[in-house]
Amino acid sequence: MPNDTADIVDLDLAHFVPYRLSVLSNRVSSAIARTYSERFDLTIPEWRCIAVLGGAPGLSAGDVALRTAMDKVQVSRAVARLVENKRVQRTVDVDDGRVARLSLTAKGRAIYDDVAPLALELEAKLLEALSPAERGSLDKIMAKLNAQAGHL
Amino acid sequence: MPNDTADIVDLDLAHFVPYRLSVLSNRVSSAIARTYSERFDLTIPEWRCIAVLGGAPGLSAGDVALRTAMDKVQVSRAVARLVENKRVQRTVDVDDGRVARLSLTAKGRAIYDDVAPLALELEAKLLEALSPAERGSLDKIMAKLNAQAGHL
DNA sequence: GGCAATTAGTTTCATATGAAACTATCTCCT
DNA sequence: AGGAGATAGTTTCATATGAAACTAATTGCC
Repeated sequence: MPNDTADIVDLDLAHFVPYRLSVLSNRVSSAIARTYSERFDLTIPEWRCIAVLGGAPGLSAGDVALRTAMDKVQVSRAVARLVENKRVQRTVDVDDGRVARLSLTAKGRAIYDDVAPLALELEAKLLEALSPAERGSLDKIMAKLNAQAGHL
Repeated sequence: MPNDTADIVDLDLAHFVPYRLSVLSNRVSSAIARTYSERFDLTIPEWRCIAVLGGAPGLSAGDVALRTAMDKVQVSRAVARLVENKRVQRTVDVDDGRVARLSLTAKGRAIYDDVAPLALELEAKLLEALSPAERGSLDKIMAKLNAQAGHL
């Protein structure tokens, strides 16, 4: 017996996980950006570069791209501006003339030392909404989803 | 007794929730976009408009903006292109000449009927990585985080 | 050694984006 | 009625973005 409604799909964005993920991520990212963008005249890609270089000086632009999940054009532009503003120092690698080693200057480190605690504080405030158990779940769930999203 | 390392912050992006959220969301969104962008020559904002209009015909552009969390400029442009391609129909509201009522044409509905199941399938595949309990947690966690992100 | 194929990073170019200004319509108040 | 806001949606403009082409340096192969 045929059923006229069998093929009617219902994609309700309000319950669609990829969509909810996107809205949540945008909200959180802009909230964090507000804490530094104006005060330090820093774009999101620039801040991401500073964040990884603060924890791992001497990375190449390619390394930074890998760790931040940005593309190399974005990194190239962010680093160019950071160097121009004397926040990052660039030295050509001794063994490979194509590679530029990057590290924070004193000015760059000062920004890192200012912004990083604010960012961590904001993350903490966000996670305050969750119970300890939920925080654990979130960690596991994100790891699983990220892996699954990779090979989907 | 002073402690020299007391102020050294460690912001490791790999464990920073806002950052992980952003990477995950981008991965998932591009995976979905791949299923329709080329085949239907559809941008992400256009698809979002089609998605809400498929479920709720007669919305105004402003309604669409609210439901998709896009800004009105984005919606205006996406709708303009959709109308041009005869995928969406626009009629001036009878009671208010400023408002345009939007709905899918047959062509637009055909796209919706094609893409929506694919999108839902992709969501299902993504969630396959989680246990039923975890799926429930994810739902609650996202609701809580979203609320918290709102007033932070 | 020297030339083809790789790789790191930059630049170009065409398109996407959002804030602010704008147009058209409507609502409220007197 | 009519003029001061308010509101829906569009356009403009300056900036951001990413794919593809490019430059420079390195490696591998004959």
